[in-house]
Amino acid sequence: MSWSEEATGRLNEAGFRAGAARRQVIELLEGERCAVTALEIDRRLPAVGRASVYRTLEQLEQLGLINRVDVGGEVAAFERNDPGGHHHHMVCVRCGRLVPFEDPGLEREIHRVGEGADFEVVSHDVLLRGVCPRCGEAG
Amino acid sequence: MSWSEEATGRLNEAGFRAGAARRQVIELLEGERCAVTALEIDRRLPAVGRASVYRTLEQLEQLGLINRVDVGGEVAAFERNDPGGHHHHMVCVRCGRLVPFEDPGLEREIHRVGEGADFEVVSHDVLLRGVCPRCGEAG
DNA sequence: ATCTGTGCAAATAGTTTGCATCCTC
DNA sequence: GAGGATGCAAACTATTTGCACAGAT
Repeated sequence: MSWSEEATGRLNEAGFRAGAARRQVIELLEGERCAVTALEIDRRLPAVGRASVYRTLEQLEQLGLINRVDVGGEVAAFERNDPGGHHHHMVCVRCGRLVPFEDPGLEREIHRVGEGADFEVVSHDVLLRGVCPRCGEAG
Repeated sequence: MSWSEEATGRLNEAGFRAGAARRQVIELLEGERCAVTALEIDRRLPAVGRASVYRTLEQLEQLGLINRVDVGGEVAAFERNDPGGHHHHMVCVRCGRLVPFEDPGLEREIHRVGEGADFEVVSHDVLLRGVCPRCGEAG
């Protein structure tokens, strides 16, 4: 079952009705490998109102179907929560490009830290900032 | 040499003149162990214009004297960049409380990941989300 | 005296809300 | 037919910019 089918199903179960705006947002997210901002979604879906984009993203986030990614505080970006596809991000400080990566060793270490903490940790984020290959060879 | 002295000195070297607004912002940051938002600084320094708060934070960040901390995308928070005091944050998903922690093992692992990456990594952030002890016993 | 730093207020950017209408169930 | 879903526009919040003036060098 694809992520968009999963998402649609869960929205139904949660009592939401089917609507054109939400379907388009979900389809767009289905086609993206990494995070997209709300405004980019709005730009790419001219038929969908901005408010609907934000409302849909909020609903999807609350159902745990997408994750919010913070890469600099300016704007929020969102990406599919792909079960088993847990990953983190590197962001290029020059061009802003966002590149996903996974690392089991890093995950283990983060879980170890979480076990030893006072907090009951439920999720985590790692962000590496640096210069991407493309920008590195140029400058 | 205290952080505020260091900061003032470096601002001088960088060609900035001494001004009351910047001095107050620096003194406030000196007294904080962890991140503070721009609006909180503005609130606590009624004599300082909001624009000056943002301008000072921008200058300090560019000189590497403070670090921006993203804990949820809404607002940006800032804290002193204390040499040797590198740390990360846990944020309580219920009350928003921000608690710093350090972990050498985690740092090692992150550096290892950085070495193996295509990016030339210059900095990193780790954020653990969870329920703090105070909120955990209540709920 | 010069030129930077500052405060105020207006402008901007991202996000949220109110509401009339459309469409699903 | 009833009630949620949507688009538009206005409201709101955080941040940035323009500008006249005060203050540092």
